[in-house]
Amino acid sequence: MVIPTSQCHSMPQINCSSCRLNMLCLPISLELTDINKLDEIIQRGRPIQRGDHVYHAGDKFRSVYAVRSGAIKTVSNTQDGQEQITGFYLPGEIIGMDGLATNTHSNSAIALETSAVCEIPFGRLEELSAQLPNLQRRFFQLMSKEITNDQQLITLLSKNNADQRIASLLLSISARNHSRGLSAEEFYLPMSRSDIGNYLGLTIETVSRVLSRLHKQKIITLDKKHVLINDMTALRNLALTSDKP
Amino acid sequence: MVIPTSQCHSMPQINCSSCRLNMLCLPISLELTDINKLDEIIQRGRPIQRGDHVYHAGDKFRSVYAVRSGAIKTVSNTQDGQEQITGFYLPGEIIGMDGLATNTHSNSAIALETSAVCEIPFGRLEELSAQLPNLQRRFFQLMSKEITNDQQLITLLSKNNADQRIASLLLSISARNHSRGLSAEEFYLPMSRSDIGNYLGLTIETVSRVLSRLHKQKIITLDKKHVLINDMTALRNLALTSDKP
DNA sequence: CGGGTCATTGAGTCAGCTCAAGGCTCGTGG
DNA sequence: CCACGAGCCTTGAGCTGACTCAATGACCCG
Repeated sequence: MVIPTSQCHSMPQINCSSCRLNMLCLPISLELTDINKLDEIIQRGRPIQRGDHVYHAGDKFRSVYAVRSGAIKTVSNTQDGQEQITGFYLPGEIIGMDGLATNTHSNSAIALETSAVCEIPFGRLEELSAQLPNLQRRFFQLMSKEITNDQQLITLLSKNNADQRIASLLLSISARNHSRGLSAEEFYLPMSRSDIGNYLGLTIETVSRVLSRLHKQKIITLDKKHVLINDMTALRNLALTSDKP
Repeated sequence: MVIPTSQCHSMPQINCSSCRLNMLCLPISLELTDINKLDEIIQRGRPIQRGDHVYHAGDKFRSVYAVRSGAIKTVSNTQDGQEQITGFYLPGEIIGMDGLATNTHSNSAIALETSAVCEIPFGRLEELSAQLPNLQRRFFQLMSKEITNDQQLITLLSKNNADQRIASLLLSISARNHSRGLSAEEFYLPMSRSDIGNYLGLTIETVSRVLSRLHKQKIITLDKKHVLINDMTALRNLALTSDKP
């Protein structure tokens, strides 16, 4: 019933070369000796609790962070005091790249559940990047991935209705879990309904109604935050703009 | 009446150190000798006409491009055949960074009017970046800026109504014109109503109605694509979420 | 002058919002 | 052990801002 979550936030002594996420994370395409060089600059902190900040909007930019376990949301504050969740980040994904442009974080990063992150001091990463072309390329790629992700969200918000938005989010989490070796069909949503609504530009009531409807239609089975995708094909079709066939 | 546009697309022989955009573009924070090194790798093409592509979605990623004159839109195609405009780019701004993640452009870049771009082969830029820390930093910053821009658009689409979206777009173009030494109050919109609607997640009718209303309220004076901002303060207030004061 | 593209304006519809009520769960304290 | 309050979620009912559909106008180019 309960899907066991990774225990690695209790093992701060782990290093990149033995981390089971290293095929997703920053070290991709690095040689072992280069991974070890990267390892030396990475600082592994103690677990952070639900609601704790990894960094605050306005903080001086010093580091980027790899999520090692748990789940993190990034939140940007608009000038008029609203909060917009700009992303949910799962193990192996990198946060903090928003801080480079102005040397100050424009977002806050907040743990959705007990989590652990690897801190990567950016100054050291820059130096190492200049020496290791593969690392430089890899980091450019990660930033580019961030851009294309954001653009997909823009499209979702601009063109898609509530059903499509929710279906797309479920499919995204499913696919990312799958790439980490977990089930694509069964998982826990680490965020609240309110977080989902904020992220997708919907009210909490609409999120709740859509999820209830998907459950009634037997496309998913939903119990609180536990999701079981019964009909992946139907969910994928729902995520597409169902105009002309 | 007619605001003269830059003529530099007819002067391909110009180089970075003499380009009047060099305080906005890639060369910021480079020494003169380093600018000259950058200059050597940049290829300046002939003018491109309205509707022409700088690159197509699916093209192999080879270069990024600095807009030298005119205006460019970037368009991403969703799997189900829809088009989403993800940005409008004015002189001094960089396009093409979407291609890094997968080595293939995920967007198309299309000229909104007669334009010129500087092509910057990415392989050469990477090599040079490894040698020039300031250039590496500058390029990271540009990508980070792209991310924060996209996140602002996400917030706009997620939280703001039609009036706020239109007002924000007008203010953004105004500010970017101003930073290029042009008028903040008076400018031409390089894109169609349909492009505006696509970008902002609105129908063309709504765009037209909102612009007409702003004109009737004397906040702007609108004649086709020519915009005169009469009351910058009112426009700024409109762009803010006008909930609790 | 005709045909095409782009923009404006009006009228009616509807998806998602607001407002409101109530349920479930968990922790705290009597 | 149960009562109670605080969060979080669900569900219903009615409203509204933006959409759809439709007609018309303005401009450009051959």
